Amino acid sequence: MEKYDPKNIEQHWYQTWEAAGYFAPSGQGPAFSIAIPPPNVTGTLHMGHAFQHSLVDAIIRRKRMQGANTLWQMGTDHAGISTQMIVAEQLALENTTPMELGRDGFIDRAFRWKDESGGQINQQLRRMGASLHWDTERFTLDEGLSQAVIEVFTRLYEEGLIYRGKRLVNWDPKLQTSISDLEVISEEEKGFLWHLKYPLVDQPDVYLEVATTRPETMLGDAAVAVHPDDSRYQHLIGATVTLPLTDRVIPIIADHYVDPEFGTGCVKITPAHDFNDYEVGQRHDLPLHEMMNPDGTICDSAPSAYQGLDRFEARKRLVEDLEAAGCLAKVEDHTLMVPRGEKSGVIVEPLLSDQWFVRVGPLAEPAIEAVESGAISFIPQQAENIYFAWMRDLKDWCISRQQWWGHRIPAWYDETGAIYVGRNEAEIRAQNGLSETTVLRQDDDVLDTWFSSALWTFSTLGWPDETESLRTFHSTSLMVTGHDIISFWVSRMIMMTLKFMNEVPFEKVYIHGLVTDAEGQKMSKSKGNGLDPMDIIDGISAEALVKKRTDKLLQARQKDRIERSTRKEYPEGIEAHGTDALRFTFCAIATSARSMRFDLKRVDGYRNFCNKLWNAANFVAVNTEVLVNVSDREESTADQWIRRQFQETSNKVNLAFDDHRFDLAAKHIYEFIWDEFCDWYLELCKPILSSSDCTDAQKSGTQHCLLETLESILRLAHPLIPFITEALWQKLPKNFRNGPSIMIAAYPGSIESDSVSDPASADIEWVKAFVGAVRNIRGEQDIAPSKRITILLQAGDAEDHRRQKQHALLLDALAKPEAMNWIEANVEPPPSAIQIVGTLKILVPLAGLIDKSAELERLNKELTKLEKEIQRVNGKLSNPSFIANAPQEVVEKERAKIAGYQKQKTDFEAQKHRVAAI
RNA sequence: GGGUGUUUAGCUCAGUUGGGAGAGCGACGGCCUUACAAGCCGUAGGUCGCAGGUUCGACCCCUGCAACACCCA
Repeated sequence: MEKYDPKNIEQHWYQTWEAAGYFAPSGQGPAFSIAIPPPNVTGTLHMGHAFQHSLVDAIIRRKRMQGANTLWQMGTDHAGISTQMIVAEQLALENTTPMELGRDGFIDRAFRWKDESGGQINQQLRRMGASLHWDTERFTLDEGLSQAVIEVFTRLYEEGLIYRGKRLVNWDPKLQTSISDLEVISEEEKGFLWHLKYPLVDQPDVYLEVATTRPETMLGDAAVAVHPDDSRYQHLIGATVTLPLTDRVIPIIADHYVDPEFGTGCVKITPAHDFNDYEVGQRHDLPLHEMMNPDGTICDSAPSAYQGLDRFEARKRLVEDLEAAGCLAKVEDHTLMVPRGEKSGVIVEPLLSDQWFVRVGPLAEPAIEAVESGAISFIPQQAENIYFAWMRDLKDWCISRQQWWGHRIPAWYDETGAIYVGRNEAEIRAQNGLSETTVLRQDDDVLDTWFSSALWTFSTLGWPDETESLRTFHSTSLMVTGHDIISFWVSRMIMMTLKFMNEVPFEKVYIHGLVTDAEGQKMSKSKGNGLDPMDIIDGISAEALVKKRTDKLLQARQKDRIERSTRKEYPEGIEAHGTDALRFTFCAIATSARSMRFDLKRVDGYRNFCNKLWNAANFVAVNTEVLVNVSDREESTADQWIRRQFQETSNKVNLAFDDHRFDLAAKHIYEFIWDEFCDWYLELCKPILSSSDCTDAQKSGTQHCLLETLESILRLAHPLIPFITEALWQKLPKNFRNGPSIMIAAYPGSIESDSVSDPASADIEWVKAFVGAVRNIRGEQDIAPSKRITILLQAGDAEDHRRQKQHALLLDALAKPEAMNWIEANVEPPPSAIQIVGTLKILVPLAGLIDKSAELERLNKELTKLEKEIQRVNGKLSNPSFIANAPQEVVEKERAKIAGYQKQKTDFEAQKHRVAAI
């Protein structure tokens, strides 16, 4: 057989599966469905995707093998803002702008870009082995989904759950659109705290000092607020101050929002440009003084000196002028949270504007109920807290965006400004009796991308039509996503789906952690610490990796730093590991923790694991090439043992899957294949297959057990490592596998096994302990594994005698004795190294082999260990309340333990004296 | 400031009703033993963040504190 090379198998098998139609629902069995969190249509696969889809694919493949009617619904998202931005950047390179192209031209252009680049993420998903149902792939802007969006908007409007109004929203001055909270990234930055003096109207020589991180917003101030209980300012509440550099007079108000400990305890209130101040303004009925245009320049209501200035330039000028006017008390260094647009990178402004909103209150109530009642459960359950915290304090959702790429809002205005909402213009004219001569103009804005995402589980299945798919696969079974979008996506899906489907979008939500780099840092382009899953699969040279990480960076300083750290971390680039190793790694690190450090060394380890499996299969193939043909087969003790071990592993893996503990599933599979199947079972098979003392019935039994166990292992591991398992499964003799592909073979189940009577396992455990004892002596004494040694056995019980005799073949192969002889208990053995298994003494006579001092050292080590244990157990047993209160069986166990330890201690001490006497 | 989570071997992490602390990687020593050197065999290494409490008994339950991470203000 050729060497393990993932490249040779992975591509081939995916194509075969897809061509065979295995990804489609079988149409039989209970329905099981998962909707993919739609990736951006123009995007590429990042580590988060790769991680998430590895888990989902494992779930999906297992369910499919278990006979469920399984659908993993594929689809992509139009990603309004980021796509619009990318296309605008492309246009800029061609020295043109979206405005020049016009709305229709721009949308055409965006669709072209989508068609050109849209295939990449799909190809990458295929490389990951994701068994998505491609045939019914959807896109948020396609015809059907757009219909669903319009339907939902119209119905919500008709019920008064969508309204238009002027509110404070997050405004991106560069992209010139409102953006969602999700797209605002607040990070700590160094800045200043300016202390400004506002003189009292009645006593111009007395000042109130306010501290602000944004002095330019003073132009929009409507009040100064103090805490109602702050004794320093009690007498001033209700008085007025003059706003410096302007002729505005503003009141001093009292509000609990103010933190009296912070700064001077006086806060300037700018209701039109700050979310908190807006609420304070609402409470006190303050006017909204707007001082900024949508492009970030100072607007015309400001004093003429500042009109038209950019906001940062205005800040500089204002601070200078305030200082000149004697109104600047001091400037302090201050770190503050600066909100920036995720896509544009510029500082976001809270700005008043006309927007569309969803009134979420009436939708939230049933959505909270659905989780409280258990109709939807979060895994891990703790994640519910994030959901409840968000839902209890829900603000109306701004759904309009001043963009072109997206679902255009189905609202029209006539010349008087009256609003008509409907499914299309014709419907509106008919419903409202508008004549042909009435001019209607459609709203220019599009909907927030999340609006269409909120309908995802049912819009992708054909809603509003009552399709067969919708009936079969909705509610979906499970949603897998990160905790960062519970608020923005999960909650909205729950609200919208309950509203329009009258059922939950999914029964369970599995919330996974964030994949970070080895230092625990979030992977990001600007940090240059990101990894491309494809590079881990295919490998990449150091040069190419550096280029990739630094290519699109603007700052040279960053570039040098990233290049240095990249070359240090990956001096040789990244080796090819294959998809299976990467997928297994993702499963293995998927604990319930909030973040997971991704370490390439883990992938190395699991690549080695795949290689191990490959070679084990090779061993099985070589040793079963010619099957011994007999009518009755005889199973060896090892065969019985490994079947049992497999069954227990299968039980544990199924349990882990049911608990969504992918790390445990991976661990049990890994340990069984490597530690039990490879390290012991294959070794135990060798003597049986090669010995002339073994009968054909025995050889045949072992050959069958080898093939059957391997076949079972492959099925058990398939959901995690689909490619290598299929490749190896296909190489098995046809009568040892069932069906054309492992993908649709039956998944190993859970079987209650009798845990009491298991003589085979007890025997093999004894063999392992025996061999381990001899290996320990060899290791400590530096005796080569290949060197045959004399082994003497002393004491022991009847079982020891039986087992030694019955399993002599195995012991001979693994312990490699020259001779193995029993000596009477009262006979003084020759100077030897000793190990004790239970009551059996295993002795390796010196005969020039043994290093005396090494052996004394080893014995002392054993004795220290024993003494520590004896002391610990004695402490327990000499405690009367332990005897009185602990369960009888625990006390008995401790007593049995100490008896064994004492005996061994005596034996080791005697041995120590013998060796010392040499 | 509020909330959530984390703290176990040098590193990354398991530890499922409280009853003898585990794995992988790394380290050290020895092996080309006919599936695999991407391997095999052996060894070392931990006051389970700190301080209390409950209990016969605490990595595990309770309280407080500290550090770190993320979310929200």
